[in-house]
Amino acid sequence: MAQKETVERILDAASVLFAERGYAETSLRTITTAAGVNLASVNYHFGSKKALIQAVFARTLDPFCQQLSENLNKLKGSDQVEALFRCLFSTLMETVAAKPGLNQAEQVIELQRFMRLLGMAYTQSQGHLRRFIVSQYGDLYRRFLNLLRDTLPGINPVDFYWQLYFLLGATVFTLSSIDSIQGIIEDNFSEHSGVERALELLIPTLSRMMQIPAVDSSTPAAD
Amino acid sequence: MAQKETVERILDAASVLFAERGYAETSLRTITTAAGVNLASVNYHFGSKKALIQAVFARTLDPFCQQLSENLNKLKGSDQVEALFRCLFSTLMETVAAKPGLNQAEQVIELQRFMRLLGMAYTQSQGHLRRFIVSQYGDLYRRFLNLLRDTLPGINPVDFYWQLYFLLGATVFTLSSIDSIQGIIEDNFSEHSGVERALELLIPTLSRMMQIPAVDSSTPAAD
DNA sequence: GTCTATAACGCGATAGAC
DNA sequence: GTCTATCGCGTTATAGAC
Repeated sequence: MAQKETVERILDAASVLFAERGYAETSLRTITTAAGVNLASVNYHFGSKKALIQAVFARTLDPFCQQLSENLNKLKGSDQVEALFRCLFSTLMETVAAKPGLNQAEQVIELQRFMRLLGMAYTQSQGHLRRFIVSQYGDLYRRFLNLLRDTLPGINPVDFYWQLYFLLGATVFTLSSIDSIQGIIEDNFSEHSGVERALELLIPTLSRMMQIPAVDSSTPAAD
Repeated sequence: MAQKETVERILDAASVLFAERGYAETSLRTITTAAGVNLASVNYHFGSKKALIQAVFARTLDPFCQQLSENLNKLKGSDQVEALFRCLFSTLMETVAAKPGLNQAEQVIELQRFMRLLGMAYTQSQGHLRRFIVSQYGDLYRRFLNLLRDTLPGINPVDFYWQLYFLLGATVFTLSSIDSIQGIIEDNFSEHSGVERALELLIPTLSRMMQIPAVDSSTPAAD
């Protein structure tokens, strides 16, 4: 039974290595060696390196999106910005980080790994991966966006988009680097600061970001 | 005289291609072909691919950091968060974007290119580049950080670091994707939304982000 | 299904003529 | 300072024995 799990071994090794080095910088040789499987097995089981990259993503994103969809259903009626973010991040924690048998430090690493993979899907030139994500998960993304917009009834729709990207960048960047930020903080202040602290700070900060104070006079709103 | 500029031609082509595809994904063959110079000339003029990557960075960061240092001197005495961000971004615009002979659309591309290069220096596994940047420009970075912290006297130092990364992510991510965000906005709202709009939105948003409302009761402060 | 061996190719870097 | 030619290596992918 130590053999049947070849596919899982490859996925495990690949997600770790992709997150550490990026997609282009990680060779199939490195992955198969780390996984303790044969070099040829990636092409046998997945067909190509690109298909492996997509499979790594789907393994995490499928359960996350399914759970998020359910959690959003329960939320219906609520109109708090913070509640939406809280729903998003708690889904992230329960599906991505809180895998059985992981202690808290390992959960952080798991979360960070996924955020790095996600960030690099946009940062690196992996057009096939962006297309894959949009085609597979675009509906849920748009649904979340609409819910978020509905909680901010007075917002200028164009400003909303800009704010949205501010928000996205803050989240992905921070959660991607969470262990190095923790390290800097511990070095400088001899104080541990965990993910839960970061998220408890991030959620109100994102909510504060989205609150546009007053319409700036210079650009009249479109009608 | 069309020859002496080989070094410049290489730097121009390299910064465009690195920003588009990343460092690992861009070969010297691609760069030299785009630049219309010989394959061997990169190794002749720069010594190695790594040295070329660093040179691409230095060409933009040197003037930016020098100008920022001067602009911060003029600012001394002011204690507004917004003034600091405004100084940072106006320096960015005047040294990175506003090169002679560029129209506004070209300036956006120039700015975006630099932000992408900067983001990828951290995202991709380019340890030599991070070390280069820290060693060359670390002093100014720390100086800016201290000024920023001084404008927020009541802030919890640990929270300050987390907020700082939220801020960094929002900025780099947004300015890296500025043309695609503009494209989405124009498709959906038939309304042009330029960088100046994004920056006018970003500056108060970042300032708002940094303002911690009140200490949350649940986590007692370390003494 | 898994292995070894290798094909087919692209890479960074360099030697040496000009 | 610029060229051609090529070395040496690492890559993805595949063919074929087991």
